[in-house]
Amino acid sequence: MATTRRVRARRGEGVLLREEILRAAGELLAETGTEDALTVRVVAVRAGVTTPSVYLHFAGKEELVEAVCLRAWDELGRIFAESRGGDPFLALGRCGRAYARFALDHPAQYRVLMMRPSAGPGVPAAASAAFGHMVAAVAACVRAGVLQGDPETLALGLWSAVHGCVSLLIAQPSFPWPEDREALIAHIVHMAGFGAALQSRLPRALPPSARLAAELDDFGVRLTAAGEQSGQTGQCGQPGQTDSV
Amino acid sequence: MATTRRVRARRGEGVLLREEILRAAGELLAETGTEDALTVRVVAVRAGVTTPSVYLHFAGKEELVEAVCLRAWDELGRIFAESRGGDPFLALGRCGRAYARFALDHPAQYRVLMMRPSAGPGVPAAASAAFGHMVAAVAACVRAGVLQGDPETLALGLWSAVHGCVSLLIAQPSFPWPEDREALIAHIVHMAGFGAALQSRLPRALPPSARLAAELDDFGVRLTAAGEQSGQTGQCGQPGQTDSV
DNA sequence: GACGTTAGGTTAACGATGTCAACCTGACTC
DNA sequence: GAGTCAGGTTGACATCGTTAACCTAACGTC
Repeated sequence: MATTRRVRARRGEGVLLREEILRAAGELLAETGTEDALTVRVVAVRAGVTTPSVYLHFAGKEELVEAVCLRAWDELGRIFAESRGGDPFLALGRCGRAYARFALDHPAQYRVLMMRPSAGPGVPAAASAAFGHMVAAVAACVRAGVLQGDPETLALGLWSAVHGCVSLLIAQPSFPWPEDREALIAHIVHMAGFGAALQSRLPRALPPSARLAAELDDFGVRLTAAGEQSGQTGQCGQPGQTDSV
Repeated sequence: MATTRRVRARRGEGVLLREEILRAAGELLAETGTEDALTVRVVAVRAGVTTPSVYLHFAGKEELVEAVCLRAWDELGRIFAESRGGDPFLALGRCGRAYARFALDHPAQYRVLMMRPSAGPGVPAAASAAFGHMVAAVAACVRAGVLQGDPETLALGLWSAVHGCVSLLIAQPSFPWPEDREALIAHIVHMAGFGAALQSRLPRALPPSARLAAELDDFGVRLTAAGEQSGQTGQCGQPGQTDSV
């Protein structure tokens, strides 16, 4: 297909082609915005090489796509590093919003690495990196006493909330989202952070529904309807709790 | 491929084949667990018909797959209906957990409809149905005074949290999840519900960091480190708030 | 400088997939 | 019984991921 053959790399420099393939695939992904456009043939042509040559450097298409998308993850590490510092709770919020911005800035890569069945049996690098950063930010809050409980469990909650929001934004672009996405994300980060901060302070010994009632009573918050008498705490519920249903 | 031709349906009963194709595809999806196994040819053979016949009833593969997966969504409506009733905040929690259970019970269908770029320009039916149920449960809480604010915005937060958790569970099965998934989901529903309940009660007029500080002060919660003096409220942060970074 | 070795590619082909144009045919209408 | 058309089939096309077999220029060796 190519008019001229590729000038063969010198011995030991075959890795150069790998780099060139990754660059070509990355460009293609950026231009088209979807991984479906990443066919082995097109990538090969773009790298100035024949199709089977791709298999000299990647075991298969899946590995190629994964490698391409993983490149964006370096940026995530940098972003999280920049978000650290200062008040740990504020930093946690910055990390959450930065994570969301990162995902929305690289929707195709995020979709490939986080929203598709992971191929290999090992823990996927992208997910464990993202989660690792989250845990670090949460652990700082725990050390500071802002959050209480297992950092990993807390981080899973925050990660779920932020990932849920951006993954819906990415996968459902035609959903009637509010215009201000930034505000939506801030809202959700706020909700998650606030929920985590207060949830962990519930006295675990109490039965859950009583727990929430007592806690909110301490907080001066009524969970009953505005017009009802507020002396009854038994009618207050807690959404995370398994009850009759 | 089939040894005998299909007995042709009577006039006006061509829809019977559509139903048969959907059934065959549904079985295949249930057996294999992945939509990649849903090839037009295999579905056709299984329905006892030749490949192009599928195109008499579905515009393309995408439409077929979507139709198959949408069948599970009827169950979601039923599940949400069962979760209603009683204390609205408790019901909201039941809905969240039921939603998560539904997603984990139909991972392939959930992945296809919620974790892939939606094809058509119209609002995808699956997402709007799921969100609609969420909004209904939240709106009941708002009417009861348990939650405050825009039901749709609040529902987006809860939906994000639950969807985020289950979509990660589905897409990253090799991640080191805690053994008790049910507990994880309950934790996240709890976090989201608690966060939404308290977040909406923050006096919006105050600048956010002062808001959180004042609110938590009312609640008797210290966001500073355990060892620090607690008179200073200015050092408290709020994760959803945009600040210097 | 000739030689064998081998890394770095190419050529040609396979099987599977989604999709379509053209054709067939039996059920129904009149 | 002729005509029509819904309900399907035949056969084929382009494209995809992947592989086997082959070629050849670069290098170490003598």
